[in-house]
Amino acid sequence: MKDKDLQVATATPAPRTRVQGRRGRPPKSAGPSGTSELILDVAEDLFSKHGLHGVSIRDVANEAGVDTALLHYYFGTKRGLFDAVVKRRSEILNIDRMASLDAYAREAGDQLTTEGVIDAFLQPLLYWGEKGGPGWKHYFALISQANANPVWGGETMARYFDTVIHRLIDLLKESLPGARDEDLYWAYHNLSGALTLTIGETGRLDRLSDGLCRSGDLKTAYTVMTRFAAAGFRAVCARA
Amino acid sequence: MKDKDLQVATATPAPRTRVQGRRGRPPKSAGPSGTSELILDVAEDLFSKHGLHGVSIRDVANEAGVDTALLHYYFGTKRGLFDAVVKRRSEILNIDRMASLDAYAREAGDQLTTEGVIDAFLQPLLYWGEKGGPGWKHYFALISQANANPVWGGETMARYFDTVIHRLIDLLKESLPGARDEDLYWAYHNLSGALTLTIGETGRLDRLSDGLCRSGDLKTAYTVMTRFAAAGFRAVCARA
DNA sequence: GTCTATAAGATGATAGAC
DNA sequence: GTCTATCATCTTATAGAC
Repeated sequence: MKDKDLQVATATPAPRTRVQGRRGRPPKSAGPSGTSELILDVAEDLFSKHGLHGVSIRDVANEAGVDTALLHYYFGTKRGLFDAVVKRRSEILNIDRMASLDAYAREAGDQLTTEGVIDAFLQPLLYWGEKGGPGWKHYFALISQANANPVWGGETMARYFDTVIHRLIDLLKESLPGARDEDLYWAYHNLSGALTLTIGETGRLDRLSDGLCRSGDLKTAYTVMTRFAAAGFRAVCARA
Repeated sequence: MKDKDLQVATATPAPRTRVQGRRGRPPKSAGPSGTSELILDVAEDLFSKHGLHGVSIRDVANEAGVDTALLHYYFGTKRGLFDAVVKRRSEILNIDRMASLDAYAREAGDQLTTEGVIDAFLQPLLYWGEKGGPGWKHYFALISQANANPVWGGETMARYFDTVIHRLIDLLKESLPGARDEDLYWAYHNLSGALTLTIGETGRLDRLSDGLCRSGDLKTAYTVMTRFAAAGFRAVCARA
């Protein structure tokens, strides 16, 4: 890691979701609440760009302006640091997503629509992607790459996200009476792939479309994804 | 890279696609045609599992049963080796995919369907994924991860794959009269994500569905993807 | 909590013999 | 083409001072 393409990750202003507030740590208002949070922000940025093996603890320590020994003091090993980065925001995200799905199910009653369920599932991601600042963008890029990793990606994703995804699939099943479980899972696989690519914001689409579309235009990305996926779910799950 | 989860990548028997034959190197029948091909096979396997930075040239040399100096002799630098791995099969794939799209366009004439175009685009991937052996599976997993990388992924993908994707989008445009370019690109973005996740075969779906669906069931994966994406394209591109 | 110092080993790359 | 030998550097991690 010799690149110098790094602007320090400023902290997230801990906004509330449209669904419910959150607790956890003492709400120290804004800014990295301490050195360990600063280290996490820097590590999150670097890991999201170069992967676990592409970043040394020296890179992180230098960029954070502290010594490597301090990283070991806080997180034990390099892998411990990486795991702490993944864990931090995924806990927030899971609470938000579950709350969003629950709120929609409550409001819609038996009038669930496939679009509505998918929208409720995606809203927290759109929210944090747009309003969470660079830290959340780095986190999403990191998750996007973890999801593509064949060795530890599958296990990591399962550990952190399976619960909320099962809740999603349950609601989708309600919105698609008679759908077979296999079809629901396969259809979700397609949505999951699109979502993974979206949160990565790799700029791939920008280049491909010669600037016509921008990866960073999350509002459009999520609007299109909802429409695309809802039609896809119906088509896949409709077969008698 | 300390893992020992590695079975040596046996070579691909250079099959022909259903669309057209291929040339290139002297068709030395089967097996790694030489030491450099063996090195590429091993590197492909390891890189696909641990990424560029997760594998040392010593790992590759040891697994291939040669000295590290030999890798430098053939490929110059570690990055040169990585690039050679990516390039090798992408050239084959591009020829196949372009030929498949051209053949479909010729056969269908002005009776193009969205399903038909997507199917023609995906067929070569299904073919090599099923019949290409472990080498092709490793290559696909590698591409899947490259596509998720925000630093060099976008550029790498663009360099190797944009031409054939533009051809795909042109044909999709024909099959969807009146579709706006933005909508076509955004819809493709969704298909691209699903495809990326599919070729990765990470086993994520297996765990999520508790064994009901298997990532390695490529026939089903591509069948569902075609149906899902065709409906998605129509829904996204239909808005007046 | 934060630093200095340092151990113990892995890494990419090259020169040169065969 | 393939190997031996080697360099200079970077790596993670720890012990212990402040």
